[in-house]
Amino acid sequence: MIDERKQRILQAIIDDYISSAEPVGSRTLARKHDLGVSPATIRNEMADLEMLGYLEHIHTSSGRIPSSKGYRFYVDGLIPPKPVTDEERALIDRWYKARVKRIDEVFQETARLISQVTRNVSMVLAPQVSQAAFRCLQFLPLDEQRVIAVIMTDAGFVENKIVGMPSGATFEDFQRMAGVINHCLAGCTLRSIQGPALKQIRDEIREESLYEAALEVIQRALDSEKRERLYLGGTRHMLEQPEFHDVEKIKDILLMLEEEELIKDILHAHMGDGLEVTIGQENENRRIKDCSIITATYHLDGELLGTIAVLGPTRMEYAKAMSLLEYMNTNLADVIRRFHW
Amino acid sequence: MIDERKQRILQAIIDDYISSAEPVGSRTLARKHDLGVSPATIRNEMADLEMLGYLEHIHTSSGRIPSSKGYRFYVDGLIPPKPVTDEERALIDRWYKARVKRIDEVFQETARLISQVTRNVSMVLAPQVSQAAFRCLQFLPLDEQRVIAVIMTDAGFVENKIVGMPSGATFEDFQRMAGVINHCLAGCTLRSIQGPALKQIRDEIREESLYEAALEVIQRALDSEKRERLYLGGTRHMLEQPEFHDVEKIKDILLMLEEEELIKDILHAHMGDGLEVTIGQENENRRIKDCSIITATYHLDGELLGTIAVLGPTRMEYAKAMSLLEYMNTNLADVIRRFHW
DNA sequence: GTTAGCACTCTTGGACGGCGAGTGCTAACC
DNA sequence: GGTTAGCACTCGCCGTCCAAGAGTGCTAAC
Repeated sequence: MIDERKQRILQAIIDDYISSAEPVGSRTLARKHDLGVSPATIRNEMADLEMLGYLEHIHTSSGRIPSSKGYRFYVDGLIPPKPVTDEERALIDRWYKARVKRIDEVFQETARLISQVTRNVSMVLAPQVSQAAFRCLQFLPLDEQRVIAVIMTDAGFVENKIVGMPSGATFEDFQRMAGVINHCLAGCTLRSIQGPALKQIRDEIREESLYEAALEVIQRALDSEKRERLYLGGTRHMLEQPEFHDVEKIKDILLMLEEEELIKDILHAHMGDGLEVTIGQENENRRIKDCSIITATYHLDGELLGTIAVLGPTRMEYAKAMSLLEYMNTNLADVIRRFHW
Repeated sequence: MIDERKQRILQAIIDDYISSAEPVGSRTLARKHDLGVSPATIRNEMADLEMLGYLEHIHTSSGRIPSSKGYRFYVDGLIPPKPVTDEERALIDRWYKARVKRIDEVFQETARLISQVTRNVSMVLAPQVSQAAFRCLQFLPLDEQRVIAVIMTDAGFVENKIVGMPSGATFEDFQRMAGVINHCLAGCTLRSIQGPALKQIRDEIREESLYEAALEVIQRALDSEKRERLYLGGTRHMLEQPEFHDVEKIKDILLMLEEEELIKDILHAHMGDGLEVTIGQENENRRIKDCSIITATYHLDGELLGTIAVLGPTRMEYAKAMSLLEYMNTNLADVIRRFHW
C-alpha cells in the first residue's frame, strides 16, 4: 500500500519540514535529497501520499506539509534514531550534581534540563506524596499553644506543619498521640487513610479533643500535598517557533500553559506505560491541535512516580525528544534514589 | 513655567493615551475633554509641551505621546487618585482566606492578586529566611545513619533537612549537639552566624567529627534559604498590551522575566522606603525602557521583609497600581502575622 | 492671546502587477 | 508501465501607486 520509495519520500519531506518549517516542494526535495528520481516523479508520489492522507496542501501550488497521520507514520516507523549524545549525558550529570541540593529541586531542574536539550516546552509532574506510604510522625514542642508536626513518608519526603494544641492538652498528650498514629497508620499510603484506620485511632486515643487534634494533623498532612506539583520549563521556546509568530496564537498557548489543572489533566490522560506520543489532531484539546506531546513515566522500584513530557509544535524533533525522555526517566530514578533511604 | 492650562492639557493627553494606546491629536482631545479652548490653541500648547520635553512626536503629523518626563510630572502631581474599591478589598480578603493555608503560599497568591487587579505583571520578593533570627533547632531520629534536623526561625518558618550521622555518633550525641547550638546561636540572625559563634560551638562540642556534623547542619540551614524567593504573576497581561503586539518585543520581555537574578537585582535596586515609581527611560536596564515599575516594601513590626511590585508598559494605570500596592503592603503584614507567633 | 483656515506630512489600506515556487497534466521516452 | 520533460496555471509575496484620514505648523484675522 505504501511502498518503500513512498516511505523514503515521506521521510525526506518530514525531515525537511521539521528543520525548515516551510512547505516542501518536489523540486527542492529532489535537489537536497539524492532520491534518484526526478521532481516530476516525486510530484506523482506526493499526490498519492496526499490522497492517502499523509500529506496536506495549504492551497494549490504550495509545497506539501505532513498531516497528523503523516507524522504518526513517521514516528511509528520512519523516525531516524537520534540517541542522547555523550555531551548531553555529561551536561545532564553535571547539572544535577551542581544544582540539586534538595529533593524538591530535582523536578524543577529536570524540567529545565529537558527544555534546554529539546528546545521545547517541558512538563514534569512530581510524585504525589499522597501515594507514598506513611512512615512516621513526630511532634516537636513549639510554645504553649502549638507544636510542630513532622511527617515522613517512604518516598523520602519530610513535611512539617504547625498545629495548634487544644486548650488543656499538653505536649505529652501529643507524644502519646504520635505513638497511636504511628502504630495505626504504619505502612498505609497517605491516600488510603480512611475510616477504619481512623476508627482505630479514635478507639486508642479515647479523649475527644485529642482525637480532633489528631484528625487535624492527619488532614493537613494529606491535603496540602494532595495535589501533585507541576513544573514547567522553557515556555519561551514556543516564542521561537515560526508557527507561533502570531501574537494571538502564542497568547493562546501561553495562557493554556498557565492553567495548571488543565495541563495536569492532559498529562494524566496521556500517562501510558512507557513513552507515548500524541500528535496534533490526536490531541483532544483543540487548543493544542497544532502541537504534539511526548510523555514518559518514571518509576522507582517498580512504583509509578510521575510523568515527564515535552510539548512542541507538531513539527518538532521527535527523535531527539523521545530518546531524551527515555534517558531521563531512567536517570531520574537514580537521582531520586540519592535522596532516598 | 508650566501653567495650569498646560497641566490640564498634559493630564488629558496622558489619561487619553493610557486608556487608548493611540497617539492623541489636538482635535480629538478638544472633542473628548471640555477644555474650553479650540484645537488650534491645544496645538500651540502641545508644541510648547513638546519643546519642554513632556511630549513626543513619532513623526510629523501624528498625535503626541507622553515622554518619560511627561509621565514623571503626571505621577508626581497630576495623577487623579484612584483608591482601592470596596469590591477589590473584599476580593483580596476572600482570596487570602480561601487560598492561603501555609505561609509560603502567601507570596504566590499575593502575586496573583496584584496581577489580577492591576492587569499587569506583578512581582513579589518574599522575605529572606536568612535575615530572620534563629530560634531553635531540634533533631528527630530517622534511621541508623541519619537524622532529621528541624530548624525554626523567629519569622515563623520551619525547615527540615535530612543529615547523615558520622560513623560512631549516636542520636544522643546529636541531641547534645542541638543543645549546644541552641545555646550558642540563640537570637542570632541566620545571616550573622559567623566565626565567633562557631568557635564557641566548637569549644563546647569538643569532638571533631561531631563539630563537622554540626557545621554541616548549620551550613545547610543557611545555604538553601540564602536566596530569597521571587514570585511572578500575570505575565500574560503583557501579551495583551498593544505596544507588545510584536513577537520580538514580547519575546524580549518574557525572556527577561525568566531571568530570576536579574529581576531580583532590579527589585533590590528600586527598593526604597515606600512607594517608588520608575518610568520608562529612567530604568537602567534598556530592555525595560518601554516599561514602568512600581515597587513598595512591606514590613512587619518595623522590620523590612520584602518588596512587591508591578511591571507594565509606561502607558500603565499608575493611579490604580500605586494605590493597590499601598494597600497590599499594609495588608500583607496582617496576613503574615496570622502565621506568626 | 485665541482661533479659523489652509497647505503639508505621514500612516493606512486597498488595488494592481510582476516574480518565484510549486502543482497537475499531457505527451514522449525507455 | 513506470518515468520524465515541458508547459500552462495558481498562489503567495512584495513593491508601487493612490486616495482617505488624521494631525501638524503657520499665517492672518479676531
